[in-house]
Amino acid sequence: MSDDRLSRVFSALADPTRRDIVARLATGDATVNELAEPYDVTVQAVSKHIKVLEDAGLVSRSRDAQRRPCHLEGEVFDLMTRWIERYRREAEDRFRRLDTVLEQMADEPGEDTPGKKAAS
Amino acid sequence: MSDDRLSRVFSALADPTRRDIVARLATGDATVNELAEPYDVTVQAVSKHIKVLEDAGLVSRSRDAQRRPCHLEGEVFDLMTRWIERYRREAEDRFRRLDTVLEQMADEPGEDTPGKKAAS
DNA sequence: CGCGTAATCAACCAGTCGGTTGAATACCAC
DNA sequence: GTGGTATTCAACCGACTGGTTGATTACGCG
Repeated sequence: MSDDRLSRVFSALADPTRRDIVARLATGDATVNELAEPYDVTVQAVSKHIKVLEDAGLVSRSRDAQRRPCHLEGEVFDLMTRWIERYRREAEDRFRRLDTVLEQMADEPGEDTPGKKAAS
Repeated sequence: MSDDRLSRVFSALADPTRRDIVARLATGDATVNELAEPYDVTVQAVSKHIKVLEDAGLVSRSRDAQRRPCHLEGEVFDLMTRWIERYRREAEDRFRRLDTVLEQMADEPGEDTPGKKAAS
């Protein structure tokens, strides 16, 4: 299943530096050195970050001499969106249902009628 | 900013067990023991998972005697969706632009468009 | 060929993470 | 109060993570 894949994607995006890299790759491809430039960490650390993004399927790389330009793979976003939308919708539907239930329960007086039972 | 918040949310959802908990909470509120029942880990471990989800703002809890029912907070999903959609759109736009650029760049004698040149 | 550049590999370190066990807290019922 | 139930706290453990430094590979260029 794509369960493990989803874990890798969410895990990859849990790091602010990696999210920032994704944000910058959204504006265009870039090499490891270019990506590493703004941060005050070593280029090796950034290389590791990119590897994580690559393993998650968020980034692909081609070859240009000794350079390995990184490219953002937008397709993976769909995987996340599908997962999120699914449960968001369920939660919202449930919330809406709860609203009507609460309205129907409006005949009950007081806070929550602690000792009361057999409400029907 | 909500940068740290986004990190917590993605980090929380990086764990399959926690995603499963979210999935089950989407169908209705539940107590810690109820949530822990399907897994073969201790209830303490599940309690920790729920705390992570709570710190990420994905879950809220009320009180019912000694029970602390968990409730899924759908609002946080919007935060994720906004982030994702933003960069997905950028990536897609860029992809579309790249298409046209490649067509305009047809004077380059690369692999694609082998015989074509001087299109303008 | 040797030099500089781009990137990775390897080993290491401190800190976090998911899990455990055991004790403690909070609450209801008798 | 005593007992049972629901949950958390505390300490600990092995594995993973993000970072470092140092060496290595893979190029292109004179």
